[in-house]
Formats: sequence, C-alpha cells, structure tokens
Amino acid sequence: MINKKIANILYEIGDLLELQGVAFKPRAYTRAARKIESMKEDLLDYYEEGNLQDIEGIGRAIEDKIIEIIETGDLEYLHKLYEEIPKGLIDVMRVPDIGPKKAKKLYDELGVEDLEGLRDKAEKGEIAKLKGFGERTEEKILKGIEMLEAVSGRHLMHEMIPLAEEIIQYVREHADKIETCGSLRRWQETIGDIDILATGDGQAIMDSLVDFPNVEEVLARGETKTSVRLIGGIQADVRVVDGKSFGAALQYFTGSKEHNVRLRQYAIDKGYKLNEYGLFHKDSEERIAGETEEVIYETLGMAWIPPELREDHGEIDAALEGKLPELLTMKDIKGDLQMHSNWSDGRNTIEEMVREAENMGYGYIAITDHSQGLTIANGLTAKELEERMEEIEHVREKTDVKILNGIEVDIKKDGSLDMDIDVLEDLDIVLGAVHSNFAMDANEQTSRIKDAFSTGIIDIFAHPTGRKIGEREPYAVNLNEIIGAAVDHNVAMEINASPVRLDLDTLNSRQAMEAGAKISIGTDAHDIQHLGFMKYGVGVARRAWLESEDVINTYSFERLKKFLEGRKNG
DNA sequence: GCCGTTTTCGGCCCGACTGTTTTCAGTCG
Repeated sequence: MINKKIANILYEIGDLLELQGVAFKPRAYTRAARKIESMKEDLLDYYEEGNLQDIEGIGRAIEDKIIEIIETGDLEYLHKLYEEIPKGLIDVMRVPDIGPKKAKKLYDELGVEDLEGLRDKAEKGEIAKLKGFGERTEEKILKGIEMLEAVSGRHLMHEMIPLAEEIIQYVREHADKIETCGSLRRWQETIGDIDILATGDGQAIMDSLVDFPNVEEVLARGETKTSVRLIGGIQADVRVVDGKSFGAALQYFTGSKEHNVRLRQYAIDKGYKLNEYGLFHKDSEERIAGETEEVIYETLGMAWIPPELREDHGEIDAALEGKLPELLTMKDIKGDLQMHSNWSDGRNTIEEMVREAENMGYGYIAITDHSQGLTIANGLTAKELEERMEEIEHVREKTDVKILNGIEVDIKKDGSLDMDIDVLEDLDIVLGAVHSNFAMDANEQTSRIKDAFSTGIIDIFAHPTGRKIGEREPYAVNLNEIIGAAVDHNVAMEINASPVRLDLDTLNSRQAMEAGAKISIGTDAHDIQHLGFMKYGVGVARRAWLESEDVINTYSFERLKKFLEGRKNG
C-alpha cells in the first residue's frame, strides 16, 4: 500500500511548516496524514477513481500533492521546504520540551541542525545562556537525547508486525516454510529489523522480496540472504536455509543472544554441539535434530520454550524441571477493559466499538471515557455520564456483548479523584489514571497514587508508569509500594496494550504478578482498529510469564463481575 | 490548508504546567 509513504511525506510537511512558524497549515497536513494512515482502503483506488477529495481532510492542495507523489514518486514542494530548513531539525523537535519555536531558535541563534549539534551545544553550556532557556532545560535536553538514542533505529511492534506479515504474504508462494524470527518473534517492545526465515526456492524468494512494493533500496542480494531497506528506514532480512536445518536456524535467529549462549553451553555439557545448522553429537558430528525447534529442545531434555521467554531469565531451568508457565494466549482473552468512545476523545460510537468487539469474539467490554478534568480529551461530567448511560442501555438491547459502564477517572495532584465517589459507585467499572503532574518527586507521586487507591473505588490502575516509548520516560514512582497497595486494595494493575505505551512493561508486569497483583490487559482503544492492539498487551504478558489466571479479562463475565463487586464491598 | 455555510471567509481543542521570567512564551496532552 502506498498510504504509508504518502502519510509520512505529509507528516514531514506538517513538521517543517510548524518549524517555519506557519499557522494552521501544519495541522491540516498532520490531520490528512493521520487519516490516510488509518485508512483500510488503498489511496491508489481513490486516485484511479479521481475522488481523493472525498477523503476527510484532503482538499485541493493536498490532493495535487498526493497525485504528484503517485505519478512521479517524489514531491517538489518537500524539496523546496528542505532548502529552508535542515532535515535534522525534525529530530530536534522530538526531544521532550522542544517544540517548533525552540527548535527554530536553536537553529537561528546557535546553528543547531540536528541532535548531534544539539548535544554539543548543551554539553558546552551554550543553551542555558539563550534567552528563554536555562540550566534545567539544558539538563532535560541532554536526558531527552539519551532517551531518543535508546530507541533510535528501533521501531514499535505495530509498525513491524503488519509489515512482516505483508512480506511473508508476498513471498510465501515460493516458500515451503516461512516464519519471522528475531525480536519480532519474541514480541520485544521495540524491534530493530525484520528477520524472516524460509525454506524453499531461494532464487524465487529473493526475487519476489526485491520486488516487494515498499522496498526502497536493496542492501544485499545473495542466494541465501537478502537485505532490503523499506519505507521509513526499516530493514528486512530474509534468509533461506535447508529444510533439515530450519528448526535450528529458527532457534538461532530467534535469540535472544543470552538465551542462545546458555542453551549452547548446556548442549556442550550434555555432549552435543548446537549451531544454526542443527544439534550434533560433539564427537561423531552426527546430526540428531534440526528440522524443528521442538525436537532440538526435546533432545536436550527440556520442554519447548516459547520465544517470548527466551531471555535467559530462568526459562531454561524451568524447562528442564517441567515448570514452564502455561502462558496466556489471545484465545484466553474474553474482553477489553479500557476503551474510549466518541463521548470523550474516541473516534467511534459505542455501538461501533461493540460491533468490533463482537467480531473479535469478545464476551464483554468496558467503555471507559475520560473524566471532566481532562478537557483536552473532552472528559465527561457526571451529567454527561448519565446521558451516555442511556446510549449504553440502548446498545445493550442490540448485542450479546456485555457492556460495562465505566470511566477512566483522572487522579488529581492531591490523590483525589476527578469525580464524586457516589457517581463512581454507580458505574460498573472504574479505571484510575495519572494524566498530569508527571514531574512530582517519587515519594509524592507514590502517595498520590496510594491515596487514590484508598478511596476503595478504583478497580484498575491504568498505564501505571505513564511512559511512552521513545517519547516520555516513566514518571518517578516507587512501583513496589504501588503494587503492594494494589494487592491490599485489590486493584488490578493494567498492561496498557497500546504499542507506544506497553505499560506496565515486561519486567514490571512480572514483578506485579509475583507480588500477587491481578493484571488487566486493556487496549486504550480510541477507535475500532485499536481494539486489535490486544495482541501486543498479550505479548507483554507472555514475556512476563503470565498465565490466564493472572489476568482478569480472561475471566468469564460472571467471574469478572464478582471480582469488581467483591472489590467494592471489600 | 480544510471545512462549513444563518460565514466562499473565518475559524481551526484549549487549559495547565514548566521554566523562564518578573508577566509570559512554549510545550504538552
């Protein structure tokens, strides 16, 4: 699909115009880009029909630009913008607390053109001297650069998984077996590149990969390995191996490195040699296994280890002892306990959300619009909650999916809730969340949240650390204490499945589970497509060794109700 | 640049926080 490429260009234009201080136009471009990105239909179809302007947010000017991109593969206007503004300034704007104005000022007055230049000036203390900046800002900039670098070159799951699936679809006909491996197969929260392993007609597989529409550049092209760079700078490697080695190669290329080191060491101790071609007797070099992963692990005397666990975090010992967890799967998920409708900042109606939940085979969902204090998200007042209730009642008559009447109530600075308790008591489910004052010190933040828990009304603590991958660090908080309080008050800790959040993360989720806290996996969907994020939350849960029993939205509706009500009475 | 129209031009989410100031600009959600 060409949509992604066009959306990216429009986003870029939006950023560049914003840097120039142009009013309103940036928003128009960004809006159009977002719309295009979320469309299921191919823009090419609209182009051919000549009705691009039917798409919301696309008018005369943007239509012309889309046509130019489709017809020439390029856009003159973008080059013109780059004559005025260096490319690296867009990265500078990604640093928290630096927006278009500050980026422009840094460029004009200090000649900062990219992150490297920004770091240089910050380290020299030149930024603090600028009017409007100061020492605190300079420190924050340095920290911000560090965070950006930690994720640079890495991509979020929801970009990579669909892309990997598209590639597999594209080359599949020439392959006997084909699978993703690497961090993608382990569901790591950020992914460096796409690794795909196949058996079959190597020549044909490589030919079709090079042909894949989103390929921008072929980096290497061989018989057994081909690397390409895709739109957005994503690299994909495809390897073709002999069928006899497929399992061994899959095991090797899935990693993690740490897991493989441990496993190979264990193999040596047992008189074997394990490499990407197979499992061999150390002396005779006879191949004992290699076609499937299962036989390799089995031969080593252990259960097959799910890729999500392969981090050398105790999984090999557990596999040897037959004590691997029975990991939660998507099939166990019976509902989604965080989503927003168009009553607050969601894009779809309650009924549309419910229909999609039906398609996903869910038994229940919770509608959890924001509370009044979050004006930006069009948070609801008590009165609006009542009105929304009528709509929920109405939709309930038309579906078998149970609808929990809920809220994501803002936890205010002092730990009180942004809605009267008696209003909250009338709801089926209450999520509590922090949306402001991220910069409090850890003690204050911790007591703020614990105070909110002690109201006894919160069922689920949503996105518990507030982090956004590559955008915002988690706020300072004593998570141990929070988890303890959650156990005491029987509050479920959320794994927010939105791919930019994944919050709790893997380690925190495991920590919460081991402390005896219940977990809720919620997508925080703001439109029907976001309901599909559930798999990313399940990915985190699996990496955290969670079983279905640990997660409340695997419960039957009756059991979930009991959990929610028991909590309220207790 | 887009949209809607009792507006073909005028409005476009807007309040809170932060770090810088010394009354506010810029950023964020």
